[in-house]
Amino acid sequence: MKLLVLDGNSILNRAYYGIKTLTTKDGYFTNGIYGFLTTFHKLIEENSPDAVAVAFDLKAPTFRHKAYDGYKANRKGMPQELASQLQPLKDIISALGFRIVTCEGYEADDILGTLSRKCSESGNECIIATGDRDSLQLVSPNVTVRIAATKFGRPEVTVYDVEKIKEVYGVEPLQLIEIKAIQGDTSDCIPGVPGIGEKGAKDLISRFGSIERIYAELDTIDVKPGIRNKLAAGKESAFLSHMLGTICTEAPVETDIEHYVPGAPDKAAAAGLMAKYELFSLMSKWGLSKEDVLLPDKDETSSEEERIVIKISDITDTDKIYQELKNKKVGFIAETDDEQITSLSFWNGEYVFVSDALMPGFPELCKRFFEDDNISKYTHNIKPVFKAAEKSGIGCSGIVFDTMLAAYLLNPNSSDYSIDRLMGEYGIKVCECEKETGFESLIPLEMKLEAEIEKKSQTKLLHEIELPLARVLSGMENEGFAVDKEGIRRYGEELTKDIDRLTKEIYDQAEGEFNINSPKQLGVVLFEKLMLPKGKKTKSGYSTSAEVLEELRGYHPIINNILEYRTLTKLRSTYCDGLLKVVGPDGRIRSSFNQTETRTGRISSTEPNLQNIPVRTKRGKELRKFFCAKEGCLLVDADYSQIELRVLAHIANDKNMIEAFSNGADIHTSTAAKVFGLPEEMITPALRSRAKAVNFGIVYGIGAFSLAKDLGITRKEADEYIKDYLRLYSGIDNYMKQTAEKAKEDGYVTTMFGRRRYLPELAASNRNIKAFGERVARNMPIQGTAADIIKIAMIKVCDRLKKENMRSRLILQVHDELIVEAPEDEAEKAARILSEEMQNAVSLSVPLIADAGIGKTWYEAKA
DNA sequence: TGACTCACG
DNA sequence: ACGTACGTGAGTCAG
Repeated sequence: MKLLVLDGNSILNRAYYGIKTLTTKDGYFTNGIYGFLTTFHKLIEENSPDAVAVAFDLKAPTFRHKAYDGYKANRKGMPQELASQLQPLKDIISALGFRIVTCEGYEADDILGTLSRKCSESGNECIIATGDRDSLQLVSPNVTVRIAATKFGRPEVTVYDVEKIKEVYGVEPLQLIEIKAIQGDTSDCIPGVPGIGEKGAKDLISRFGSIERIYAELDTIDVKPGIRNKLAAGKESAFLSHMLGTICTEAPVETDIEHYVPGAPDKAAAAGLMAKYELFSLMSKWGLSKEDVLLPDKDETSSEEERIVIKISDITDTDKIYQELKNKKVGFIAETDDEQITSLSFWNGEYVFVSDALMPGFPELCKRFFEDDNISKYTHNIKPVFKAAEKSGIGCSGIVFDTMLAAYLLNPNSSDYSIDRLMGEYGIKVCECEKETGFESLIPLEMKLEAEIEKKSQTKLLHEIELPLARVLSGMENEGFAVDKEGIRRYGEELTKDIDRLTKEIYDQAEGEFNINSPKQLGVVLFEKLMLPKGKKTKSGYSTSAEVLEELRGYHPIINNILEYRTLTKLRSTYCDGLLKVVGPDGRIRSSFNQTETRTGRISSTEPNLQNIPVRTKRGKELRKFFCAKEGCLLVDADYSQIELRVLAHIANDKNMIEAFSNGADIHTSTAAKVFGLPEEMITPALRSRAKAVNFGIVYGIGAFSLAKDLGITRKEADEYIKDYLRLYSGIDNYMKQTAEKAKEDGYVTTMFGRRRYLPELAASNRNIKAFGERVARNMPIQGTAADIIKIAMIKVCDRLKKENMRSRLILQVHDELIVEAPEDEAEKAARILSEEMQNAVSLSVPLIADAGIGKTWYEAKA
């Protein structure tokens, strides 16, 4: 028989340190589990053992005796992120049918020693798998050791048998103990003989075989006097080390190999655990699938079999179908090509209906289905349906749930809200008959998510904000934003002229040509060729960021040119070329507005990103002249004034800040006056901008270091600013403290409207990660509440435009700014509506201010 | 693909 | 002793 014995702790460690990225989407650490199971699987595949034992230390060591490389930097024991993976891993191993072996008072090593000795004695083969080399002493004719490492996320195994050890170390396996007794092992707290290292120890043992013999013949053996003296002085230590370095082979554990023959896996449990820890890629490796996540009950299976799939083409009378749908809750999946709906399946709790655009009467069926308010519909990802419906001129009402939006609200940390993922995450089983129809298990998923949303008090957030917002966004995506293509092209040509001139100058100044776009090459030119003082470095070399270059302005005229070159090439490639690529045939740009992307509740914009069109520099801002209203229309643009600080004043209930806003004060001037103890008239622009930086910093969760850097003052001064600020705004001080505390208790933070963000970072042992979690805890409720508010405003603006029968349309949102395209004769009214609805979106203890501007272009309209 | 840089709120 | 403000998306280089 062949027994495979694993050192669980050691392999888990190697896996943990060998996989750099967290393999989870939500910030929970599973890299160790993942790495372990990958390595484990490889070991089983390669060795096909008859029996398997996985040994673990009984408790996570808080003080180490035995070596795990990863602990070297961390004497205190396992980091929490690793320790938390231990139990889940053991659960999965057990569920897969393997034996876990632990032993009070003994370490995993000792279990390996005991089992391998027993195998040897009984003539069985033993394969030891571990991450560290201590176990090499156990190698014998029947026992091999596989050193398992995880490199670049992949398992790597090195095999050691007796020959290999002789080849590498020049000694018999057991003599490795002798070498260690002399050499010692600092990471293992084994002293050895002070003064003799690896080379000396190897030499001594290969010549004399054991410390026993060395000390017995110490006076006569042929060694240098220095070595002899050291050996003499370290005799006691050598024998102690020998004892410490010898792995016990007498641990009281079950040694009958039969005991370790794997049992049948509990597939449901194993798949359930892997799904819970989102290790989907491992499932197939271990012969599991999503179907195993929950085994259906017998009677459930029979009811599934009875479920009837009806192809719509089977039915000639759509009225009959309608009778099956009205006043019921119906789940549907619609495929679209962004122009129209191409297929539609739905389920009324009894029958599954399947249809597609090729069937006669399909448009009528869609129209009847989607326009009927009496059918309560739910689906996964409603936005494309809204888009397609609007384009094909059919209404879309009675949408009561969206599993994608719900899942986002339940946990915005995820980056994947596919149905597949969610089913795994929420433990929903797919049944065959549903698979066929493309439904998967939307229905039970919806029920589960609805209950979760209710439990977390996010029902209003979903129904009154996200769902209506999806319709607003679909409208914005359909509308698009008109641009002056020719204008952008001309602008790009001008940039090119200047870029060419700068390129020549830079080559002259650098006395040679190189790729200015390559930070690597640029670094070489600046810091090695021109010998400019090096600033910050990055992982892979010198930093050439604008921040660093800014410091070097005075040193060499090339710096100015490089900075300008950077600015201009950025404008050309990202904006001119980038935007021209995505202009539609009708001269409009259609961005995607993603509703489930950000962790704070903001929306994001992609392909192209219209939320980062330049504005801060004069030349960049010019671009906005090419974003224009279509013929006969004007743009109306309104943005919130200081929405985040107003939100902060409200939720922190800070008396001073509320008062400042209520009096219509300029908040930065007012802050400056308070912090610097001067009357407002005395506040210079410089003082105001300092106060502004502090206000910003507060919103971001501030640190004195960063504020100091930002303002170019000392850390101590920055610290004083912050202290003064928090003394003046004591409500904010309290809020910040309370929020951080509450976040630690709950593990998450929320906005005014119940949006949540979980903060696994707060449980991290790494202080930087933890500090980051604390800043996020302070910032997210502010940024997130502001996001909630503008979402409400967007819905209200659209409702109002519709109610007033206007032809004006919302076309863009940039976090605190909304843009409406309005027919010329509606523009004034649209402007009034826009700022009114924005200001009245919610009622806070401070006024919300939104000023609107009107113009032919974005450049002109921005107030 | 990841690192770097930089555009926006 | 160490690293440093929150949230995004896109283009480029280089392995």
